[in-house]
Amino acid sequence: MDNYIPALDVVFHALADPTRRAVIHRLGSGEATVSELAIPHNMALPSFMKHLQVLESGGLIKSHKTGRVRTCQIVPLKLAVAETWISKERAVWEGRAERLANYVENIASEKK
Amino acid sequence: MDNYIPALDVVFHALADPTRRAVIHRLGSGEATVSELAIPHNMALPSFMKHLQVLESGGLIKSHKTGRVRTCQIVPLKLAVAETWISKERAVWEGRAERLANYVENIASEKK
DNA sequence: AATATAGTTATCCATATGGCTAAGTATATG
DNA sequence: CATATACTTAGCCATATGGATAACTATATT
Repeated sequence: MDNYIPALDVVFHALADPTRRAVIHRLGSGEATVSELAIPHNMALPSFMKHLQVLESGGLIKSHKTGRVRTCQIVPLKLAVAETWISKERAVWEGRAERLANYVENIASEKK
Repeated sequence: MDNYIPALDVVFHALADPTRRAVIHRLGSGEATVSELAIPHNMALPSFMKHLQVLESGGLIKSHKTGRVRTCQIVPLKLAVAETWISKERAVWEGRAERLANYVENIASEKK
């Protein structure tokens, strides 16, 4: 638990569900109301709302209500944090792979 | 559920836990045995093993047993799939942001 | 004013998750 | 051979998750 980033628990959990990923994807092409977002999902509204709550409390989306309509939009930051974490991890083992490649290369050239 | 990638359910779920992320991080600096991996985690071994099973069944790590010792290593592919998904989503709304910026810019220049 | 619309709240339910202890198996080591 | 080591398996438990229905609130519409 070296450099534990609590936000990642919540972000990765949010992304672990296909309904929620679909919502993120949909919001990529612009704001949408709760009903609009719900349409493609074969699920009762309260069930769907729970997914929106997971996304919003996790900071991946935000929403505002005008009259009786709630409109949602994406919040870029958290996705970026998740991507950065993965990217850094990959950088580490890619670094290792590179060093290993160099090592193999050195062995090879020493044999000449 | 347009372009639903089932692997992502499993990968993001695996990454949603700090213990599992720590294991991924640790394996970034090379192979390790189950006991070695378990040391930093204040948890009974069977509990810890469950995390390894989540990682392995999700394809994020693999392991082989020699004698009574099981050694684990990272499998790059799944992390890459997860990073790619996020990256593509970001590209979409960054594209939008860019178009919006252009639009605003055009409005501004029309005012000249 | 009456009705339709768009969420929201309150429960409920089955299953999954993340932790535990106790006991078992297989391989080293003394 | 006896014992220690390194997992494994089996079961238990509390809480979280993802779904549902029923009833409610607050705005539009007619």
